[in-house]
This record gives sequence, structure tokens and C-alpha cells, in this order.
Amino acid sequence: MAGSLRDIRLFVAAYEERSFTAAAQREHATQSGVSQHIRKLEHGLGVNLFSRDKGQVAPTPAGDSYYQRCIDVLRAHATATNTVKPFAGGLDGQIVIGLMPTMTRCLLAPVLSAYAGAHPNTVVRIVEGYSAPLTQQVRSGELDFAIVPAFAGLPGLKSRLFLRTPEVLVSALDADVAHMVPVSLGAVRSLKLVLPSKVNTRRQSIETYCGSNGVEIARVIEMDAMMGTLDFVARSDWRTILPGIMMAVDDPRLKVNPLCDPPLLLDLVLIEPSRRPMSKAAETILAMLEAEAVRLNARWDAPPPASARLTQPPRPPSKPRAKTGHRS
Amino acid sequence: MAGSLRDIRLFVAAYEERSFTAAAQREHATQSGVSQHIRKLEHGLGVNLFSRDKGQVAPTPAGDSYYQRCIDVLRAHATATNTVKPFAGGLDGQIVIGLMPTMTRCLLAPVLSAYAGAHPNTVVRIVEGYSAPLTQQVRSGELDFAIVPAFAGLPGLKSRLFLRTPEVLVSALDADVAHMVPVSLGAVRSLKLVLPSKVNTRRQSIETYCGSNGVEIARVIEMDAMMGTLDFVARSDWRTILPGIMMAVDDPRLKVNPLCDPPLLLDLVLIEPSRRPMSKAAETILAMLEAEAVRLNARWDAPPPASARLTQPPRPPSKPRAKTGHRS
DNA sequence: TGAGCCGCATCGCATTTCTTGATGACGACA
DNA sequence: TGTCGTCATCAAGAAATGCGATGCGGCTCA
Repeated sequence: MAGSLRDIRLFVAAYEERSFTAAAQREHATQSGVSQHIRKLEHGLGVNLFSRDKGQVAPTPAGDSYYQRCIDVLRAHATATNTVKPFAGGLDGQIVIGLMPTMTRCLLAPVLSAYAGAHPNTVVRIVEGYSAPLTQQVRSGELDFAIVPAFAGLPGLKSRLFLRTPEVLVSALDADVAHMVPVSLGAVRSLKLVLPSKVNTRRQSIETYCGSNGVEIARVIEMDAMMGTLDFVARSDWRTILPGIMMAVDDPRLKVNPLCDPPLLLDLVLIEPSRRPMSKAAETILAMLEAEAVRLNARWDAPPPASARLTQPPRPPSKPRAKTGHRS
Repeated sequence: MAGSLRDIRLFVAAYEERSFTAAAQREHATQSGVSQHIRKLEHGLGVNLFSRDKGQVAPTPAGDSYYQRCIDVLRAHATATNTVKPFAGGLDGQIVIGLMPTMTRCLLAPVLSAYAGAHPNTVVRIVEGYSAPLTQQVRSGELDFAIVPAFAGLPGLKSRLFLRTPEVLVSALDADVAHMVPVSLGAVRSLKLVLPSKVNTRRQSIETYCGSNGVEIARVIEMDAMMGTLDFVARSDWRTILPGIMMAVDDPRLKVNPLCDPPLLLDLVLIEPSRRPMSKAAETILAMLEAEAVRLNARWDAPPPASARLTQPPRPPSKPRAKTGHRS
């Protein structure tokens, strides 16, 4: 096929300058080179592009037509080159992360947009799921890493503590507790709880906690749907117990109360395949996830200051308000 | 600047095949070559186009974007290449031809369209003018050749007979002569003639002819405008004398009669600069001009056959007719 | 788990292509 | 007529391209 980009550039220069010599200067080449390139082009196309009469080069009709199209080629090429510029400078590759719904509610969005902005050349894929399938997928290498509740280590997995977050009681707005004030579960009468099913690691901890601390559960509904659980709690007098990191951002429909006497803590661990080191990109987004998690989780570190209630009393009387920032 | 066309082709192949090896086969290259080209491309752009994890190549977001634009580049290039295909095979260059209005009326159009069709890569320029300036321009090399009335040769000009054509009397439709029938000028009473000015070579011949053959010219108007002359003759009882080759195609507004007793002949000569040979393209179009001239001029070779009047009696009564083909 | 396979990266070398400077032909200008 | 400017051509060196061989990592199958 006729015509490298260099040929075309030199031809365009010669066409515009109406002179091989001038074209050579413009393109930092020699007159000889221009002449040869154009001859090659003409030979390849089977058409003369210039008529070289009288010591002047004048484009032939073919040259005129070809020039128009060559402009298109060069513009397309420049466009192509520019297109990738925004991707330069950052990390690249493909990251597949497994997260539980717990993590995706508050943590994911800010981290994802920050990472995608800084490293646009990375393909980030989030797989939402519960601990068992996520663990399996990390083992098989489908996931670069996942964050799951702590569990006894498995062969092929490398794990470490990612975050320790308190479990919190979540109720509808009309519950008779103040938002963010620590509560003792044992003090709640006729406790109706929406809990994850028994396959969920946390269900075990919660039941153990209740048993050890004399908490009496009046009724239980099993639900493994996070969005559904929140919605149901918001519209009923049922409550649920969720990891604090998940409720780090207030939901205007819900009240949240850390458990006390004693607190119930959830350990989330990072798991990755032990056979290979994490990619730079995965390490980077993990660090960002961790930093954001710590930042959000700080809400639960201290007993709620007096300002907590003031900052975000979800609808103190009962009139609806415009939604404002819910950060602590 | 990053990216030769070969780079881009190999990248596109690799992108589409999702495999360097397959791309290499498709582009008749080796896997090694593909790998190197793409590395060069990535280095030049400063961006990774593929992530090479797990023995598979997967395009990065930058690769996706770049691919879209590369398609444009390749299509533009193919378009450019195709654009010049119709120009291939014929002659090229630039031809500048000087012709008198005499020649441009009937002769030029068919030759020009035939030549332009067969040799689209030639720039043909027609300069219309009278013999003196044309001759001058041939001498200076502005014109490749010109066709002018015969004259005494000039230094720097090479000339030869191009065509011998009879002069013909041209009258309006209501003149009392039959179209195409030879007439003797001496037999025309009160002859009112539109003639070219004295700078025109033909004026001399016509006056000599009239003097030698006892033709009495009642009145003369000088006009060097061919189109104007024809229009004026068509709308008046004035007549004119024109070269037969010019009237080889009938004008429905006019009657034409070759001069007889004796005929008046006009010799047209081809002139070209003597210092350099004519270009191939000029020779070609000249040959076509000559062939067409001979063909058209054949109308005057024989006395008008009986069919002549039948073939084209310009408006026998006086009702206007739809314009039809006027060839003899 | 280990052998074999497949895919990409890298290396050194052969080849092609590109580039250059010198030279020649042609026309323009004075 | 000689000088200048332009393009074409040539030969030689420089640069790139392309290729086969080899290495590395992951996958698959026994």
C-alpha cells in the first residue's frame, strides 16, 4: 500500500509550499529527500501528483484531490494522538475488586472518582458480593483483592486487617432514641431485627453478642439484601444492625446508634491471592480505600460529642428539610 | 511525532484480534514485530495501550480511545488512496492552448470532454484570443500551442497547416437563400457585411477576395466579437463571412452558405514554440483537435447533397421548433 | 505437581528504508 | 552568456524495520 505518514507530510508540505526545497526546510528534511518521497508516493499511487514543468512544481488534478484527503489523514492522526494525552501519566492496567454491599454504600464513590480522575488509564471493575463468593474469586485470581469480614485464613490467600468498625443499630426516624447516641441493645424492648441469613459471617457474631449480653430479640426477619433492609427499616418499626463504616454517611430516613455495653466490633480484612504481588494500580486504589475507610470510620472512634446531635439530627421535630451534607 | 501508519495498522490489528500473534499473521508480520511496534507506539504516546496481564492482552481505556481514532486515520488514508485512482493511467501535466473564437465554437467542446475523460490528470487551460496575442504567447512559451490563421513564419515559432476550411456566408433565417447551398457573393445585392477589424488577418483575405471577384459590399460594420456578430446577424439583414469550421454545427437562428465562384479558403496553422518539443499531453489533445476538425470540416468537402437541406432546414416555415441535434 | 504449550518481551543480526551531500539538467533572470 | 534557483539522480552512511531465537510467565492436562 502506498504512502507512509512521512510521505504524506512531505507531500502536503510540498503542495502547500509549491516547492520541494521549501517543503524540505519546513519538514526538517532535504530537498533530495522530499523529491524521493514524492516520487515514491507517485509511483505507489500510479499517478503524478505534481507536474514539474518550467522549474516549478504545480499540482496535477490528482495532486489537488489527494491533498484534500491527506489533510484529513493528518488531522485524523493528530486527533488520535491527542485523544490519548489525557490518559498519560497515571497508572494503568486492570483492577478487579470484590466488595460487600457494606463497603460500597459510603466508601466506594469518593475513592472511585478520585482514582478514576488520577489514573484514567486503569480499568476498574467492582464486584459486589458477600464474603464467600468473593473469597472464592480472590482465590481463583478473578479478583485482585477483596475486603471481607475476618475469617480463619485459607490456603492461597494472604490477608490482613483492613478496618475495625463498630456495629451500629439502625432504626427508623420515629424510634425513641436520639441519633448517634450509643445504646445498649439490652435496654431495647421488643427488639425486632432484620438480620442477614446464617451464611453471613456477621449473623454469627451478632447472635453470639446477643446471647452473651442478655439481649432479647423479639422477632427476626432474614434478609440478605442491603438496600432492601435499609428501606424496610426506614418504613417500619423493625431495626437492623449494620457495620458502622456502612452508616458513616447519614441516611435522612434513618437513625443510627452505636452499640455499647459492650460495643460489638466487626473486623474487615483485606484478602489477596498469595501467589502473586498486587499490581501497583491495585495497591494504589487499596491505599485510597483504606484512607477513606479510616476517615469515615473516625466518626465512631470517640463517644458522640455534643455537636453530633446538632450536626445531623435527622428531622428533629417532623417537618421535612432539604437534604444537606451528611458528613460528620 | 508518534505513530507511523504501519504502527497504527499493527495496533488496530492487535486491538481487534486481542492478540499480538494473531495480529502478526493478519498483517503478514511476526509476533516480535508487532510487539516492538506497539511498544514504540506506547512509548511515543506516553501511554500504555494494552495491559498484558495473565498472558492476555486487553486494551486500556487509552487503547480503546486510540483505536477509535486510528480507524478514522486508516479510513482517511484509504479514502485518500482511492481518490487518486480515477486519475491513474492517463497523461498528465499542464496544457495551455490558444484558440480563436472561430475554433472554440464547435470544435472545443467535444474534444475537451473526450480528453478530460480519458486523461483526467491533465490541467487543460484554453486561452481564447485573436491571432496576434496568441502568437505572442506561443513565442513566450505561455502557450503550448495555438491555432491561428496562416501567416508568414516568425522566428521562434514552428508552424504547419492545421486545417483548410472554406469561408461561408452567414445570414439570418429570413434571407432569401437556401441553407447550405453554395452562393456567389457577387450575386448578392446590397451586401451588408459585419467584418472583423483590420488587425484581423482574415479581414485582409476577405477584402482581397471581394476585390478580385467583383463583389460589391454595400455597407460594413467592424466587429471583433464573435458571439456579438452571430447574434447581430441573426436579428438583422446584415450578414457576415466566417470560417466553415466555425459553422460546422448549425445555429437554428442562422443560414449558412459556402462561397463559390470561386471558394474562399482559410488556412489555419498550428504554431508551437520551436525551442522545445510539445509534451505528450499536448500532442494528444492536438491530435484529437485535428481529428475533430477534419471530421467537422468534412461537411464542406463535397457540394451539399440533396439531403443537406432535408437534414437541417433551419425552420422551413417560421414556427419555432424544439432544438434538436444539429449535426449534418 | 511437573511437562508441555501458548503468548508476549527481549536480544542480536540481516535487511530494508531513510537521509544526506554531491552532482547534473533545465529554465529564469540579468 | 553566466549565474542562480529548482528539481532529479546517485552513492554511501545512518537509522529503522523485520526476523528468528530465546526467555519468562501463565495455563492446561496428565
